[in-house]
Amino acid sequence: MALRLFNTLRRQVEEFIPFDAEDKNVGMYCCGPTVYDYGHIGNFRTFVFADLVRRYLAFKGFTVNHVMNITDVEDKIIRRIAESGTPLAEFTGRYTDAFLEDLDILKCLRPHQLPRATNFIPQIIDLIVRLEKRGIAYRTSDGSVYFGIAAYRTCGCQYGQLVQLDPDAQRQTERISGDEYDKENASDFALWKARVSQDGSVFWESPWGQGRPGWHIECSAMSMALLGPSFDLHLGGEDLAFPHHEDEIAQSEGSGLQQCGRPFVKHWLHASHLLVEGKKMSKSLGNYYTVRDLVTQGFSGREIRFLLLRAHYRETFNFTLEGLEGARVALNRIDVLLGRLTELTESIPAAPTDSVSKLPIKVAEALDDDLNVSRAWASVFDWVRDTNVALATGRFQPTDAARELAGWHLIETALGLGRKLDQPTPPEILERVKARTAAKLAHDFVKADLIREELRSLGWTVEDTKTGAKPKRL
RNA sequence: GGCGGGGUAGCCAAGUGGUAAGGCACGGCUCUGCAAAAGCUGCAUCGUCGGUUCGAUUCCGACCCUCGCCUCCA
Repeated sequence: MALRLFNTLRRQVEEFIPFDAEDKNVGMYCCGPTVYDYGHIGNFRTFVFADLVRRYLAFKGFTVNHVMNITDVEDKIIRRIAESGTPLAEFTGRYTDAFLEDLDILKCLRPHQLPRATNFIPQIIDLIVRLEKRGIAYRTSDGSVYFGIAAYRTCGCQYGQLVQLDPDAQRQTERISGDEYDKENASDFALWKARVSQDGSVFWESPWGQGRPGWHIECSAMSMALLGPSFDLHLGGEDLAFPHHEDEIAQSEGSGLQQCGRPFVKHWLHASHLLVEGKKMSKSLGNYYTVRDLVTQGFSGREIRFLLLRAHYRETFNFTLEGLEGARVALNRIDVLLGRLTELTESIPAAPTDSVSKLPIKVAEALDDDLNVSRAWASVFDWVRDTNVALATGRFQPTDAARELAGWHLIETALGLGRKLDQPTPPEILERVKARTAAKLAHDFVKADLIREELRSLGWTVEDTKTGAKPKRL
């Protein structure tokens, strides 16, 4: 089966065929975070989505080179370090570490490469020099360098590949009209920004004097440096389509480094934004969740991941606390089933079998269809129900359990939820559970219920199962 | 104003020209000393109004509502 993905370049679902279709190597770049603060849940929708793409490509037999940039020089960063007096590297290092921790919490595989903008200044400068030589970049009187869209178009290149924007029909804001010194054209953008006093010690030497890179250029420089001038997949949040990605295309294709007939990027994917509690996220509304906020509230990374993966990536999705609670319950059903299957498999060594679980086939069918996760989950829960029914009828043999478990593990490599970790139970809780069991055996239910209440006040509950009473954290 | 997404049960969310997946919540039942957990099970005619069609939630038109981009926000 072929994987089909929506391509923003042509606004349609297309079969995904990498440049290196023969050996199934895939170059994939995802715009990463600007490290000036903790990432919020909206940021991580995109990164979890990128992780799904990467995992699913691997599931399909591709060898993926996953690159994600870390933007560690930028206006907001400069403002923050000026306020706090922290050195740039220390400040951005702190939030980079936090970002990577959050990725781990959400069970995202670390990108194979995590280039930082400040480590690629020479490549950035080279690229700007090249654009300048080709007449597509121009200097302004303050020592900045801009990308000239008009000149770019004269070269036969197309500006406006990802979005159709009619410059004359655009809203003229004060920002555009009053800003940016002597740009030739309102939509030209900075490649290199001349040093200003507010930049403090954040600057690099360049052929145009001291300054720092513009925002878009780092992604062009780093992606081409690590994946070549033409690569397969580029992803990011929908807001980045314009101007960021459009400008990346312009800078990269303006460099003329691509082989004749090859684009900078073959396939563009954009993840839609999230609403949180039905509203756009904002600090004043109190719905601005970071991963660590949610963890503090007792939600696990896999619950958050599961919820983020419930809806199709091109759908604006409403992320709610109620949804997270639901995610917990739904995941528990899967966990319980997996526990049953594991138990059955372990009871008798399962003989090898030729039969194959239908689960991965159904899930792959759904994911092949532009990563239709909703359909994939429907298959998973159909499987949960059907397997439970089979288990209840007693027809299920250890080989059947082994088969279904193998099916789950196969598709799990793409979904990346992992298994629930059993937390150790404190001895004083275990003691009370034992005391309650003793009371129950003595038919002293009043005492048993009293102990249960006591446990509840300690944040624990107890569940009576066939294999004995099990303590559980509330 | 320009461009692009959406409006499907209490909530989240798939989908199709022939009478609508899945999850959560809720109800019933099973299990349980009682619970909990789990299991089984029940629960919608698809924003409004027109049109095309034997038949539309799915196609076309209009309208209403909502979200995003057009401003270095995923």
